[in-house]
Amino acid sequence: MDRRARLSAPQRREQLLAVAGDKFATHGFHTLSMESIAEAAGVSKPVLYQHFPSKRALYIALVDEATEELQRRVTSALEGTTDNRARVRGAISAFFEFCEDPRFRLLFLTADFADEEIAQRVDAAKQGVAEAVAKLIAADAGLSQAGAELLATGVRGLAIAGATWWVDHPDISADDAVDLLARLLWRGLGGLERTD
Amino acid sequence: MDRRARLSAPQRREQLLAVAGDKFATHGFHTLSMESIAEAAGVSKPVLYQHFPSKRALYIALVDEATEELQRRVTSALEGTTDNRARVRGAISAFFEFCEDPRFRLLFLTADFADEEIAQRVDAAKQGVAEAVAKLIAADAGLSQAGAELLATGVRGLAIAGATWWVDHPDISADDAVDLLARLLWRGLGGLERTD
DNA sequence: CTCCACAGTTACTGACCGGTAACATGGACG
DNA sequence: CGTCCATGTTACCGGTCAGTAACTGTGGAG
Repeated sequence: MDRRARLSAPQRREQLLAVAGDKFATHGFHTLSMESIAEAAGVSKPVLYQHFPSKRALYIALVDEATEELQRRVTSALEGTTDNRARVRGAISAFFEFCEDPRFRLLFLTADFADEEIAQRVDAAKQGVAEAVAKLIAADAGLSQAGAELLATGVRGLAIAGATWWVDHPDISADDAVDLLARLLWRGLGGLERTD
Repeated sequence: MDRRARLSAPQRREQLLAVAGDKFATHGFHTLSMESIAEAAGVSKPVLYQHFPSKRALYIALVDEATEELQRRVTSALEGTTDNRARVRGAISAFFEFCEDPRFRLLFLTADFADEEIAQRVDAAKQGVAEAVAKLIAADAGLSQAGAELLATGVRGLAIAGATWWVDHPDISADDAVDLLARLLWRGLGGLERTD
């Protein structure tokens, strides 16, 4: 993208969102200055403020965008089939695909949980995913709402941790990794034990 | 603790660590000023700098303390028995107990992953736990080192997510929650399905 | 009693950063 | 070809905060 070009307001807004998303994803909220974002976008600071009223607003816009994207991917994975085993695999796979996206880092790695509002939004996103999973679990196993939510939250945590690990340790293929995790979730660790 | 008391250097150091740990756990790294820590400890700022060369150093000392504590709890849970099913339950239970500790928040909620050094230390801690679990998995199921580590990481993620959820939603007892998660890990989701 | 080592304080600085006011410019359109 | 407005810039402010220099007082050892 040409850094010297004069862009229309919507174009500039999109570009700023993209650049800021990348930067925030790697540097986090506090470590990154508005100046740096502007510089990375080839533009001066006030331009940022023409499109976003504050640093927080910009950041939250990005978080919201990220949560929507995640929500979309996971729900579409869950709705793609009615076979629960396939759903587990699909959902895990969705996380593995999403973790290539800078927005994954934004949500799950560098998000600033010390900030109340940000923490709430990110939590809401995680909660949303967990609830979608919880519904299926509750429907299929005779569990309480709370129990199903707990398990769903655990599943979500496993998926995130697995995907995050895989990003830094691509020792095995994504497919194999997804298979392993899905098998663990479906059959349990007990199923892995050697039956000498 | 009397705020006006003059303390010996080691005592003061311990107190400062405790106070700073609490504060950092709730406010995070960037949101918390050295001034506030000093104030909370009933002392002036330079006293902090008599005991810790910088804010980062103080924070990292706390992170290291937290990782050691976690490591201790998990390994002791794993070594307490040779029955793998009991080990799973014990490890999960260890996380649930640890999550009452402010240091849990420090490590898993408000840790600043944007900071390279901090991220590395926290990751090392998580890695350490995962490796302990991985060893057991690898020994018991015919998996590659990488595969075992991936699964262990997933298990760790599930435990953290479950414990974190439970802190904010104590809708069910800790025992029940641990049981549910342990059962999920051992038997898998498949085992939960209704067999109509 | 005296001295001094160590716990503690006040008051400062230099840097950074979020946010803004005032000014510059380029291009679309009459 | 000139006008006009949205796009963009320079230069600044006010506040916060990590870190420091220089000073104070207190209690225990000799």
